[in-house]
Amino acid sequence: MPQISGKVAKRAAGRPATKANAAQEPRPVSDKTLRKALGYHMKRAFNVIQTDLSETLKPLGLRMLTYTALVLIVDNPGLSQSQLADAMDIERPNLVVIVDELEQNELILRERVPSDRRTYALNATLAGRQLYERAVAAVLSHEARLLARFDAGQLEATKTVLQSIRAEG
Amino acid sequence: MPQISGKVAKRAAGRPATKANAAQEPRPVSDKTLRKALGYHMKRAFNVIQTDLSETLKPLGLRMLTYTALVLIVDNPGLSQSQLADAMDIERPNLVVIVDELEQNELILRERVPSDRRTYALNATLAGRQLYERAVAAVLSHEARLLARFDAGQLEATKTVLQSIRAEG
DNA sequence: TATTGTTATACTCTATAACTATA
DNA sequence: TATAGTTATAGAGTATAACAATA
Repeated sequence: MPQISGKVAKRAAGRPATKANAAQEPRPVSDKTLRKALGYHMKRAFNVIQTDLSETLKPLGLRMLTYTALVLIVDNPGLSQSQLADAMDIERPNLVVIVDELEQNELILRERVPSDRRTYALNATLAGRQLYERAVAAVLSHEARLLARFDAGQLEATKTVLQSIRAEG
Repeated sequence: MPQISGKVAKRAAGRPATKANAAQEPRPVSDKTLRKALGYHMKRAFNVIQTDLSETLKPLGLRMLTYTALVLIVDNPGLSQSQLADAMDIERPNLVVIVDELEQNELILRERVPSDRRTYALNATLAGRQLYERAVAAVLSHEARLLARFDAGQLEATKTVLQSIRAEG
């Protein structure tokens, strides 16, 4: 699986479980112990977000990783692959194919830096910047729809906690 | 990478960036656009939680997936592999190796169900139940340490949001 | 026919080691 | 030596297709 599940809700679907079939109906599996950990809820929620994100990006020809890389390149023109790998928290070797893909789709350019001919300066093309606009808008609007039912205070607290967990480690 | 990064903080390490070196110091990469999405914060935070969880489980001989499966088996004695796969939201073929691993470590038993000889009833052994106790305690105490600096209200709001995202999809 | 568990296979993401070309 | 980018490779997680045994 592309780490992002394209899986659809084939969940238990909450069968009515009338008295008639109660006997042979398997009881739903309890995850009460797992639920005690916030990390469990985070994994489950992230799966949902990730699936939604992937489906949002697919029609634009992007994956989560190429989306992230494109956004960082547009926002930080001229950065190097090492800097980008560092920002994305992945190893340099794994970034190569991501940058290759963006370059092949003519969304970015690798340009040699005259002052240090080892490094590439990464810059988005016009097409890359245009796709960036569309992709960012799509991602934010999809997420907004997913989070519509929460109030600002809840979302703010969630963001604070998540950000701070990241910061510490 | 085992999806759980064993990576340590080799992060930018916030160099002082004095006026002297400001010129040749690369500016830190900005992720301001990505930060607008809660999903981005969730991914970053989940990586941290996941790394901590993996390191917590490693000395106990468990991975995240075998831990999850063991907990669900102990909490739901006799469940089938299909039920377990469904609860873990993974495909049945991928559960086989997880159950194999738990069985080889003599933490669980596969027992044929007389009334339906296609299915296995999964049950933990005494060793499995003992490891469950230790693992659950370790996981919860590690997470408590990681979340110590947040107040109950923040954590409650976070849990509410994450749970609800999972529920909807 | 349909379901349970299984095998085989493929794809994505990630990590490490070792290479090259520059510095 | 050390760094930037690359290649090759391996391991973990996940998905689909197809099979045997059983219902």
